[in-house]
Amino acid sequence: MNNRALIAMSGGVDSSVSAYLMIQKGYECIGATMKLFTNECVDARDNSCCSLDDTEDARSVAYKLGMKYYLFNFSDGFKENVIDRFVNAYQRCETPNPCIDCNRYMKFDKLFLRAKELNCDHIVTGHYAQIEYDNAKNRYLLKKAADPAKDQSYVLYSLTQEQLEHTIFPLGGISKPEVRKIAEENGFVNAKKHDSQDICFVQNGKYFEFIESYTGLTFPEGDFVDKNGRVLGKHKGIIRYTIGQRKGLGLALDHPMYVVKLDIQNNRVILGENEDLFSKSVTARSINLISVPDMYTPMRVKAKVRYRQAEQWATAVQTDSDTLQIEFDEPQRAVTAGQAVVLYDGDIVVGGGTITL
RNA sequence: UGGGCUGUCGCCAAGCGGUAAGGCAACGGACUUUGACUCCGUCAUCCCGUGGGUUCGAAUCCCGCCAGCCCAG
Repeated sequence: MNNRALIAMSGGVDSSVSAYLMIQKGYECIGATMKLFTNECVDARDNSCCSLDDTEDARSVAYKLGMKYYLFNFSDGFKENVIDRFVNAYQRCETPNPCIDCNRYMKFDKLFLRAKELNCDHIVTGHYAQIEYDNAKNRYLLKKAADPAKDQSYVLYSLTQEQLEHTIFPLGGISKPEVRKIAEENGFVNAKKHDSQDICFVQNGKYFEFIESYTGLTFPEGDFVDKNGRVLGKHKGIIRYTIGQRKGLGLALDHPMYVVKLDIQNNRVILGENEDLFSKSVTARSINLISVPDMYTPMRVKAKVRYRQAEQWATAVQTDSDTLQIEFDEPQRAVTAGQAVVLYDGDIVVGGGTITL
């Protein structure tokens, strides 16, 4: 492998410091930002991982580091692989995680191929996770970040052996404060920039408004009902709700209520108590396995069904080429279709998939 | 136009003469490369349907009125 690396630079501190660290290590680095959507389609905004204004920051850092820098227009691919999937999932009453799709289809696919075209054998991102080659297993392993507070291995479970072989995460072994310190020492414009959050292509945080304007569809009001079908009130459109949700229901009962189920057939949202939200089994499709070639023999793992959640003990087994069945030791709250379940063996990501119900 | 009950923040609801609990909702913030959850904070400052009265002092007692509900017609 050559020592040329393509650095995916979002404009944030993390990818900027990643670029710096790669140069320190002696790699020949090229900076690249993916233009993922157009101004006409989506307004630029702050605090997202890849808003249009951020390209200025990325360019600034690349210039400061003396790197070549490219801006790639990937808006077509982003629309097809991330936005459309996102919108379609909501229309099926699932709750998608677009960041995972963006990693899977954009950063480690479209951008990965572009790196190859530029004769770069390595692709680098600012993710907090670690990659290691296991000689015994003859496989590349994806592992949690050294800084547990920032670990992002969850959103990377879809990486294949080939992708892992060519990927470098320079931040996997260091903490966020250290990253900010390096950025400050080097005078990066984004040293104090707020961490990214929210969906990058949705302005003002109201994803349901985005979906309505993007599709031109309207999602009509319907009934909030309890488990017995008793009508409790009116909801404002079924795509605005996800399993386990409490806020925004606008219902003043004597105790809090949560979304327990979405009944797309009847355009109803079923509400219940917190206790009604727990379940032990999870089925996952579109799976990807990393630390093992297959899992037809049940395996004890720790697993999580959402990004910010402590891992929980479970037993997982592969039931066909694209399906995993996970049985948790303890019931889990608000297992939601469309989200990802990721399996861990200690610090090692075993694999994961998309939750289906 | 006979009798009974009720009337406190958007909703529910404590309070029973001593100077307005709490829950829900809402709003703001923290957390967060998804949606949620969670956590923190704010939320009736001459006021408790309304007008009088008693009292040092009332949302709390008394009287009138208004509104709603119920039972009788």
